Amino acid sequence: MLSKKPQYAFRALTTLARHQGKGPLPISKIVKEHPMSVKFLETILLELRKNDILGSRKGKGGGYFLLRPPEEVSLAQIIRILDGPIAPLKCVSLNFYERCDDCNEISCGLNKLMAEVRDAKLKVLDHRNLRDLI
Amino acid sequence: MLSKKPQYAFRALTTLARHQGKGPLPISKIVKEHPMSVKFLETILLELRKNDILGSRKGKGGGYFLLRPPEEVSLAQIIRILDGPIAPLKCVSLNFYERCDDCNEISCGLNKLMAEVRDAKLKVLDHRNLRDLI
DNA sequence: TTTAATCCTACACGCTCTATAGGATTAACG
DNA sequence: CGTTAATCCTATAGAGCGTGTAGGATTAAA
Repeated sequence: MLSKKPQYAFRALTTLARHQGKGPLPISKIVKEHPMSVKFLETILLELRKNDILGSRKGKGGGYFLLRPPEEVSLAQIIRILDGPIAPLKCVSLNFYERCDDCNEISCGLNKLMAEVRDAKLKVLDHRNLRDLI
Repeated sequence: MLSKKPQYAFRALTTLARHQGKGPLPISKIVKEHPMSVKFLETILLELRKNDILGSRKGKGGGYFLLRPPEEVSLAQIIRILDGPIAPLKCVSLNFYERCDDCNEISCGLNKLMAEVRDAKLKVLDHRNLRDLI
């Protein structure tokens, strides 16, 4: 299950995607369309900015904006930033790999099957993007 | 990410599957093959028994055993029992559905995409079973 | 100078995950 | 019938994480 962070993020990003090219959009405007905690959304958007999904401008008239066109931002990128691994196990994760202490990965059956699950998820999440969300 | 419960469960079930038809297998034997907390595994196997995956026999010579042949026990069944929904969101879950308060499911783009993810996962998890794990 | 925005860091609260504890019950075996 | 070996059951503990909150510091436009 996705946590709240990516869920809220997707709502905000939908709005930002629709507004793309029209300058920065402040949090106050986003929350008007999607009611949620301003402060919580702030930490989420900050995280997305630090990971080069969003840009921002401070001060009056400032706000957030997408750094790339919506079709170049996959759902997988967002989920990885805010929720971590997409794979069901660390030992089959592409971006968060950790060795698993008690299974040998060459012969471990679970390993192989979970890699299949990972690929199945990525087939959707890597190709679907913010444009598809609108 | 899968929690520890299904991970431990899959290890134990692998052993039980290999032992199928040869009578009940006590926890003590399972832990000898897969080192882990006896008491924790006990609660896990109990949960699987209450959900008709395992049978058990008490007393000396007792233990746990699969109620059905390994190829009839899908990974999806185990994960649902021990970890809950396979879908990324409750509002697209087949077995744990809950309405989502702030998106209308007919027009919500995220809803549709997460249903795709759910189906992609199920395509693997519904068809893969304990036999594949061995 | 006022106003409106992001930026930053710390922390609080509750829930869930990961077990652990301690006994009650059951059954085989000599 | 007593010992031994197993499951059964319920409660609870500790840590970590998810979900925010708080309070200001900084920046920039008007």
